[in-house]
Amino acid sequence: MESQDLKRAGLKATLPRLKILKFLEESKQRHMSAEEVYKALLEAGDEVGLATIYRVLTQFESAGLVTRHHFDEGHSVFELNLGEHHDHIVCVRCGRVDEFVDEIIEERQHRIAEEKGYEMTDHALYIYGICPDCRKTQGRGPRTQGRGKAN
Amino acid sequence: MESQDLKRAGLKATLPRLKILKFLEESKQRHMSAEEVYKALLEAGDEVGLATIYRVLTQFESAGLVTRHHFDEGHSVFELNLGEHHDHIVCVRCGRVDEFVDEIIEERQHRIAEEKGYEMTDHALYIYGICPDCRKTQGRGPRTQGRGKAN
DNA sequence: TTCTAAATGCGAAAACTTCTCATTCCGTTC
DNA sequence: GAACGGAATGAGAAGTTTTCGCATTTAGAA
Repeated sequence: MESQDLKRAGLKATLPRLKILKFLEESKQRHMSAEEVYKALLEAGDEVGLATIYRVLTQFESAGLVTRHHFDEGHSVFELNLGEHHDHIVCVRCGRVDEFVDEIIEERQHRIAEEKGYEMTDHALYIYGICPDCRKTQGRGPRTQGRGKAN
Repeated sequence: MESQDLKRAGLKATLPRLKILKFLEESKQRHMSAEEVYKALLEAGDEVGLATIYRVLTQFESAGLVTRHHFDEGHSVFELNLGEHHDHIVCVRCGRVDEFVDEIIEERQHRIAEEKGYEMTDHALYIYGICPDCRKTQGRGPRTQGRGKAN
């Protein structure tokens, strides 16, 4: 009964919220756009308005249940928080996303914020590259759509 | 004569492109949205269509003259490339942006990409926090608009 | 100066996200 | 378990940011 999860997060356990949370938990994809959640629920016969999806995901974010990411795509993707923090490495060819944690980087970030006089609240680290599969398939991968990003 | 810069980048030296490049070079702000460039040029009497701004900035990006960033704001900001790579620390209160370079983090990133089998093409690291000025002014900073971001 | 491909401007439109407000639902009270 | 009140939802309108289409203009070569 995950309505408890919602209550604990300070949210009323409504049907749409339960459906969305359940979907995020059961989906094999970790990173979903609002649109993707919408379509997936539609197909599953659970119709939830797109505006509601956006509202709920934003609430989930405020409640700490999910994290919103801005990869290089122009729209937000959401990820269920499972406790452990991690960063992402994203394939610029096919969109595949892998995760990693690096204590040394974490530590350096805190130090840098401190040196600059900032009170660090958060951070985002994305590495972009070509994933192992796409490197084999030199002739350009499935979801061709890559743009650089650095500095 | 920066038309040479454009030629060198493989771009025809048109008036709009020259104006935009000149503006980016002379602006004290390093990170500008398309809209901001548009308005600034307007005020300076150099009218350039917004669509052109977007087109030109995208071309500049492809040519390696500028870098496009997606901070936590929902729109892109562009930064003139001055050679040296760096990452950013962004104030979630007032929007201030500071820059830093950390060799250790750079090195770890390459190592991680390698371990994961990726061919690294790029990366983006943003630290979010509250800048020294906003920490003093506890009662909420100027451009209040903050959202977390992590994982 | 003339010519041609490329670039621009403008408005329309697409993509993503938020807002408005009437209707419905949750959860508490009786 | 029916009634109530405030919160949540749905649907569409509207807001933002960005791209597109096409007629017109421009850069640069002849």
